[in-house]
Amino acid sequence: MHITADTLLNALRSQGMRITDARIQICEEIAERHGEHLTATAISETVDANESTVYRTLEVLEQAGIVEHSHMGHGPAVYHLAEDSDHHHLVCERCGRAEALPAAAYEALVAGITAETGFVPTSRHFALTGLCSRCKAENT
Amino acid sequence: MHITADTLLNALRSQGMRITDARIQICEEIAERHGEHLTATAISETVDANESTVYRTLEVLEQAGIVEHSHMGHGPAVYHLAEDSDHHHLVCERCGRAEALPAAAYEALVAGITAETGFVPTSRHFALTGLCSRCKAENT
DNA sequence: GTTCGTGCAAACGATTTGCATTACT
DNA sequence: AGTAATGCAAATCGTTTGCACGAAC
Repeated sequence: MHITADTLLNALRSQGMRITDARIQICEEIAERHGEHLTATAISETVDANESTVYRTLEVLEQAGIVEHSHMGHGPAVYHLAEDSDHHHLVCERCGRAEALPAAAYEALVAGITAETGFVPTSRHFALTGLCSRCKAENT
Repeated sequence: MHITADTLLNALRSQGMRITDARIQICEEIAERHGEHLTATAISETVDANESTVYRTLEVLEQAGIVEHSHMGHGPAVYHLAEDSDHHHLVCERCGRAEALPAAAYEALVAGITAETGFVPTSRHFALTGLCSRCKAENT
């Protein structure tokens, strides 16, 4: 079952943060659209809260370890639940769409690196740019 | 031997672009400081050219395939010679040291991604954070 | 009642753009 | 001469911040 807005709100509550209308809506939005790449602007357009409030709330949620953000090429930062598995992204340099890096491929990479160098990757998000299959096909 | 400013300028010339004072200085700067991560602002501070000229020139050089840029977290984009960019790094989050990502591991990753998703990674510069073997050992 | 959270507008850093002037070819 | 490149200032985009007001505790 997916994470609910209440889970997020309880996490805030347990950190002594106040529960407000804006935070409720923002948490609902994040919970409902988990797995998506949400920008602060996108959230502020959907919920009844000022953009700066969205930024501040996202910052709070991030400090609480609930959400994370990453910078993908140009454009705004994208936020997602920290618990979502797809922290690793493939970003198309042509159309800008992002897809998840297959978990198997990532695990193989980590295993290979550790075996060869002893280095243990811990990064929770990174992005690899390239051409998605669709743009690749269009690209004569 | 390192690439020279003339090489860069010739590349521009061969694309029908004009050679100007600003471009000469910018190319010299890039050639001299190759291997470094240069921001547009840093370049404009060193050479006698407006910041927007630097951006425009970098854009031209990028379209010519001579330089590339990447976004590292927050902060400005960094530019470097395309030929310098075939580096994938493992950056230790504890000691800050960077080591090279084994080519075999990277190639396996690319192959795995393409096989599973059709996505073709083209980025030749990305970094994975984690713990290096040394810090891992120290880490109780 | 005391903080904390909010909206608003303004400040901000990085980058882009419109336009008149300058200079390469 | 003709057109591309420049400088400058203003515009833009994403994000942060200062401040006075309203709301959660």
